[in-house]
Order: sequence, then C-alpha cells, then structure tokens
Amino acid sequence: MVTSRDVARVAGVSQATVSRVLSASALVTDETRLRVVAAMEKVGYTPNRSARAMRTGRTGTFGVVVSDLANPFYPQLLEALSRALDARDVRMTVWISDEGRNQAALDAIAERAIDGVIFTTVGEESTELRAAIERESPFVLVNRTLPMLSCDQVSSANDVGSAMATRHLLEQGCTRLAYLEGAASSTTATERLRGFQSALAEADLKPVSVTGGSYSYESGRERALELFNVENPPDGLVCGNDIVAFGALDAARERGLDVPRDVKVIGYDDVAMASWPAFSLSTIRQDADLLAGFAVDALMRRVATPHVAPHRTIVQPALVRRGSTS
Amino acid sequence: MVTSRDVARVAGVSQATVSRVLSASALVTDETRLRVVAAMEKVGYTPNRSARAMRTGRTGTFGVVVSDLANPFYPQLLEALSRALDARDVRMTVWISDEGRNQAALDAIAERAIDGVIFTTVGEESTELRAAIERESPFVLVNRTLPMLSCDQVSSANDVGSAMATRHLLEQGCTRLAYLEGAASSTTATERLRGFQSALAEADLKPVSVTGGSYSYESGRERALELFNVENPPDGLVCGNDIVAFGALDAARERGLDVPRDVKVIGYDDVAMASWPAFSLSTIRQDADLLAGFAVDALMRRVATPHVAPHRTIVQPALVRRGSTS
DNA sequence: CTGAAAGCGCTTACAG
DNA sequence: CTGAAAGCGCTTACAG
Repeated sequence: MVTSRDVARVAGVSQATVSRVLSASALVTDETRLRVVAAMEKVGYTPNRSARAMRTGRTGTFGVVVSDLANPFYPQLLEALSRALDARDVRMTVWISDEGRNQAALDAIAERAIDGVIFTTVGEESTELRAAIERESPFVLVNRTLPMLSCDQVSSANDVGSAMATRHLLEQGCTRLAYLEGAASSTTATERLRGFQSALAEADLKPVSVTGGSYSYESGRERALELFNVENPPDGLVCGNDIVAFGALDAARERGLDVPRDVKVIGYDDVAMASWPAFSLSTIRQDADLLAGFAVDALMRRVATPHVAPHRTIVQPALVRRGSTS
Repeated sequence: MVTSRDVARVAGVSQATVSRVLSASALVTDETRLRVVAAMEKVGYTPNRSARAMRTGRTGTFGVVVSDLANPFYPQLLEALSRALDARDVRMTVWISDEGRNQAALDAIAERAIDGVIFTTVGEESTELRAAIERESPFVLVNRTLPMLSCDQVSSANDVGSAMATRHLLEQGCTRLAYLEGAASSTTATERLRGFQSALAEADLKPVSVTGGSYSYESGRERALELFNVENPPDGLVCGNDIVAFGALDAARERGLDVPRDVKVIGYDDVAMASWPAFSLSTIRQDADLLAGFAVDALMRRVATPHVAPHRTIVQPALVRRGSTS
C-alpha cells in the first residue's frame, strides 16, 4: 500500500504538503505542487478513501433507495442518477427496498457510511426515511414526494401531466373515461388522479370508473378486463403509469377490442417499451435526467449547508402521441 | 457523535473492551459483555464504518458493475444481488458502465473503497476489469464470462439452454430455423449460438440464417423484418435473448404473420414481460437468485482466501413453454 | 479476561 | 508557503 508518506519521501516534502496538494489547497507553490504530483505518479499513489472519510466525516457516497425495479421507469431513473452522481464525483450505494425496510440501508444511515440519501420512492411508513430523519442524515425525495414533510423534494408535475393525458383523450373524441390508479399510497398516484378529475370537471364530465390497485401489469390487466365486462364500457382509459397501461392494452386485445378504435389508452412515464409497435402507447414523458440532476444538486446543497430552507422543484411533463390514442 | 469511548465510560470498562464486544471476541466475560451492550443502547451507539475500514482495510462493500439496465434481465439480476449481499451483511455500490468505462468505478477500485467487484457484464476491453486485475482487487464474473481468464466465474449453461430452445422448435415441427444472435462480443452470445448450431447438427439440419446484432429490441425487429422478406422465410426463430425475441414478435405482427402458426419464436432469460399475453414468449429461464448467490459466495471466499484456485460455477437453465411456440 | 498503547492514513489548526 | 504534531474512531498485539 502506497501512502502519502511515501510520496512525501520521494518528493522531499512533508506528508502535510502532500495532503495539501491532494485537497488542492492554495497554500502550495506551483513548483512544490509539480514535484509532489510527479512523485505521486512515480510511486503510483491513490489516496485512501476510508482514512479521508474518518478525518473529514464525509464519505463522498450517497445512498439511493429504490424499489420495484420491475417497472422500467426505475432502472431509467437509476441510470440517470448514476450519471448525475458520476459527473459530480460522488459514489452511489443502492438499496433495493421492498416494503420500505432494508437493513443495509438502516445500518448505513446509522453508521454515517453515506453523506446523504436519495429516496426515489417513499411512503410515510418508510423505515429508511424515519432513520434518515432521526439520525439527521441529509436526504431528498425524488419522483414520489410527501407534501406534508418539510424537506427537499423533486418531482414531476403529476397533476398537470395527468390532466394533459385526460384532455388528449377528450380531444380524440372519448366521452366515457375510466381511471386506473396506481398504488393509492403514493403521491404520484393521488396527484395523477387529481389531474384526471380536474380535467374531466373542466369538460363537465364524470368518470365512468376510478379503481385503485398497484403499479403493475397484472393490476392494469385485471381491472381493464372487469371494465370491459360491463354494459357500457369506457371508450378511454387513463392509466396510473405505463406498466398499468400495458396490462390494459393486453386486456383490450384479449376481449377482441380494437385500440384505438373501440378504446383509447394512455399511460404515464414514457418507458422505452411504450414506443414498441406491440404497444405504441401514448403517454406522458417524464425527464429522468432532469429529475436526477435536480435531486443530486439539492442533496449536495443540503449536505454543504444543512440549515437552508427546504426547496421543492417541479419538472413539467410532456404529451407523447402514439397509436394507442389515434 | 457517540463513540466507543463514551460507551466505555458509561460501562466502566476500557475502550478496548468495547471494541472486543463489537467484534464478538471470545475474550470477554458474559457479565462484561452485558454491561457494555446495555451502555451501547443507553447512549445510542453505532460503530463508525470509516474508522473500522481504515483499521482493518476492509470496507464491507462490494462494487457491482452493470450496463444496459434497459434489458430487464439486469435489473432482475441486480435485485437478486442486492438480496444476496444484504443477507451476508455486505453493502453494494453500483456502477452503471456503458462501454466499460466508469470513472467512479475506476477510482473506487484504485482507492480500495470496496473489498471486491462483481461484474455482471464484461468485455476483454473493460477498463474496470483491467483496473481490478492491475490493482489486485478480488473480483468475480457473473452472467457474462471470459473463458480465457483465470478467475472465479458464475454463469448459466448458455449452450445447453440454447440447444434446448432449438430442439423445442424442432419438436414443434420447425424445419427452417434462423438464429438472431446478440452482441457478438459477449460470451453469452457465442455460447448460445454454439448451442443452436450443435442442436441443429444433431438433427442433420442447416440454419436458414445466422445474423449478428445487439441485444436490443430494435436489432431483433429489424433483422426479423429482413428475414421475412426473402422467398422462403424461416418458420422458427431462436433469439439471443428475450428483448431480441420481442422485436422479432413485433416484426412478425407487422408482416401479418401468425405466431406460432406461421413462425415460432423463442427467447432467452425469461424476463417478467415474457409471460405477458402481448408476447407469451417461450424462453429459457435463468435463475437470477442462484447466479447472484453463487457469485457473492465466490467473491466472499476470494476475499477471505485470495490464493485458492479459481472456481467456475455453471447453473442449468430450464425451458419455459408459452404461446409463441405452441 | 482486561487495560494501556500504538497505529491505520489522512486533514488541519498551530507555529514559524 | 511549509513542517511538526495532534487527532479522527476504531482494532489488535503486548503485558499483566
């Protein structure tokens, strides 16, 4: 193991000076700096992160809590976060937390093994969130938020997006709209539902049906199958997300309904699969890179200055028209 | 910050004894241990990971290199790895490495910020792999392997699986088989191609076509569209993985071909979407939990005993029959 | 079985 | 601008 002491010996300076070069301190002449840098290269030196972390109390690592990687939106968001963190020279520890309880995450927060936590999904009852609050670990919520909690939050304007989706179906001639909500416990689901309802109210219409379920293919498929069973089935389905919409499309296919002639379907997220001909799903695009960038910036700011007022960032979504609605 | 010194004061023992309790040393009487544990609870103590890491040279963290989260098999494998690592109380740092160059990964390996690296995908030219070898960081290859490299490797029996898939199509009456290979640079692709060829040779048949491309939906779709353009199109497509097969299925649909009547299609991986009615894709199942468990065990063994001979583990795949072949 | 002490590899006041 | 020194919070020989 090559240490800063070895570098110091080779460069003919003190270990403290090597350390100053490392931290880009202004207290070093260019000439010394050059000598030290040359010595570093010569001996193949790399600073030891653990030692630095112990001294500074900063690990240079953020934790990212995700769940439900089966929904392709999350891998997409994870990739975006990875890029954003890389660009800022921060490491990423990932915790996949089903049901909001991941022991590794709780330990890491308690042991201060991370400088901050990015939650891509939370419920009020998330144990990781409680741990972060209790241990006073900086954190930020991205994608799913908690309106009642005073903390940094970054999200898409879910109500606006969902209203856009709803108006689009109305413009395409739908009159009997049903809403297939996602996981009722998430803010994304309630906000999107609200957008649907307000757009419908604007048009002086009432929903044919609003059902709760989960953000899954099976949930979308089963609910759509039931909807198609009634006397006067809906002619437009607004779905909580793309995965639910894929289930609804398959349900329509199973019932022999033509999409978009008999029934129009729209999703939310614009995952890669939405553009596949098998689905050709109209949807609302969320910009994962934008969400990720804002989230990382917010958390870095919070780590640097813990006591500034919490900040909310809202990203505007966009309508993507495809074959499932026209 | 509560330290082991605080615990020692409260428990009326030395700091060394607290440390011994932490590391579950046998050199402590039960009575002392109880007093110390009580003191820990009382003062709300959690050991500092960075300090321990500096002292022991172990960080308790493995790095995981993934790429292409757009292929749902990788999120699935990542979840399995997360579970396996959690169960063994090891943290997971994830690097998403397109084109095999991720600066954060290179830094972490050089700085010994991780105890070992799990590669879920590699090429010979992977810079992360080179860094791990050069820095003598323990590592293991899972899923994709490098036959010529002497190191721990865990993979599915890709040739066996692909031969199974091929024989299944032959049993279903196909006589004109085409192979849609994945990324030619990966061992999974070459092994699967070999399985296809040997199963075909067994039956004294020749392939109608073998094309290289990438492991993507678009690549599968485009190649299938071309195949369907020729005079005597194939009646069975063996695909490098499920994503390629989804593209092929959509191509068949676009050409107005009935699956499985006109053409049968089989994939590889058994990602969740394969069972959706939209695809109902026959495929070869890989057990991600098994692969992940073996990989983590192999790496832990390697970390504990660096100089034992490298070990290869091969997991047997299984045929999953669905609508796309019968 | 327990304690006093050294030391892991850094950063950062404190002198000069 | 540079160096000597203290110390971050642990682990682990070394005595006893």
